[in-house]
Amino acid sequence: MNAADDVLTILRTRSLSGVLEREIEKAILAGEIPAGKRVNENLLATRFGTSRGPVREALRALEGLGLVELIPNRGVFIRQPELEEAIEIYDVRTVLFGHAGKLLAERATETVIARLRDYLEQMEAAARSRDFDSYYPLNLAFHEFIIDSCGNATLAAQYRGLVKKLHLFRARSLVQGGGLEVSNSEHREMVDAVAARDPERAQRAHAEHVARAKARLIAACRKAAGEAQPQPN
Amino acid sequence: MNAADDVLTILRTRSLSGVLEREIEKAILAGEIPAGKRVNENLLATRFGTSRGPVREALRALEGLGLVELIPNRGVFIRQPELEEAIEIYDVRTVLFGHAGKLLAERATETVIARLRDYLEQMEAAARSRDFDSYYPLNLAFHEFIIDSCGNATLAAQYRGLVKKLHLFRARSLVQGGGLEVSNSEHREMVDAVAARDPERAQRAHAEHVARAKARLIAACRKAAGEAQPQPN
DNA sequence: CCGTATTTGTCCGTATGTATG
DNA sequence: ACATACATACGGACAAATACG
Repeated sequence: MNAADDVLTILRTRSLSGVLEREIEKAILAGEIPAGKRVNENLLATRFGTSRGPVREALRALEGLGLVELIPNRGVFIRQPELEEAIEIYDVRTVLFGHAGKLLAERATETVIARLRDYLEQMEAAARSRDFDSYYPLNLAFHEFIIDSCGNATLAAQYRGLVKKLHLFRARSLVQGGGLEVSNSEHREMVDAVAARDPERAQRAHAEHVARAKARLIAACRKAAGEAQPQPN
Repeated sequence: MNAADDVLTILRTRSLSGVLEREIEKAILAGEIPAGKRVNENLLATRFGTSRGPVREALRALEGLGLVELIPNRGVFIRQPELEEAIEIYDVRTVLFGHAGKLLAERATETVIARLRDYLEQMEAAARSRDFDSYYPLNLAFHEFIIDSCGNATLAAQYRGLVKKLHLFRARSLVQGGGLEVSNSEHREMVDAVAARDPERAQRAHAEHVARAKARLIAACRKAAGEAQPQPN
């Protein structure tokens, strides 16, 4: 069973271009294509068993998502954000996530709050037993749930786009959480603020949670740069 | 001189798909294609004197910008946000513009501040002489300048995308400014806060400026709905 | 600096699916 | 409900530009 068969199976539901868009996006985010390098249209077409038309359309769509860059007569290149852009993205994420927290405090139903608490307990359990493998997806789902529950689909879409772009940042791996306990205490403050129906406090808690991740990233990069090339500047 | 010649003239610089993307976007935002209706690929292709390939690629890109919606085997439709989505967009715009104001207060050079004051004076002059025709583009340029000067290109790109989507909202015309004097007093507070290097105050001023536009839009829509179809709900 | 090979950009033909009488 | 007309979806081929030797 190869990739081409997979695509043919899923077809009938979506247009071929749509399937390719998701598949190529997956391949890019999985790092199958070396970041910064050019992607070959013919290679992708043969890999998925289609012609180049749908591939080109999919790549055009991915350009809109900011995952690739199209240079005329040169080809498409996987975008690779520099530290500066990563900081920019974190900044925007901060305000968006903060606003999501505010909205949540204003409009979350009791069911939503209960589920937030549930996530929190599961994450705390995983943290206690140092079970990082189960903590990471929980953490992801927790943030996804917040964004989806804030009641602003536009905000959610923008936020998701930013997260995808951040995945292309090479030094992303440096900031895989800042300690499970630290992260969890921040999560608890977020949920408490929402449960207390305090929009301002919730906004601050959510924003600072992302801002701290940004700070950790910057610190890690500076440290790595300092160790790698100890040139004063 | 028809559209096809125009395109051929611009060519050589950009790829044909890229040109078509901008041209079609312009046509959509200009309202040449009835909102909500389906766009015909063949028509667009013949109109611009190209084949359907580049047209499809351009439409795919526009889908990513959220201007059109592609339904497989059905065609592409001009997206037409409902009031609910317009409110969502305004909400996100509010936090983004507020953050831009904060960044501006933190990092604007004296040159930037001087230019902000310059815009302000020109707009106040236009307001005094009730010269709406020159006020509107000034107002637009003022906001563009703010977004471009805040030093966060990611934020600027997202903001622009939101503004474009709002152009597709049918009731957009209802909210063409809330009085020149009112708008200008808000502008003055924005610039003063930035000049005072007060990030928090600048954030509040910028955010409230957009939030008031949102409030005016909602009020205008409710009023129009009430007049058109006076059904209690 | 030039020629060749590869890749991108574009066009056209055909099949499949949808809307309409 | 069926047949016809039309639009979209995809594949393949040609031309142009770029990259490499």
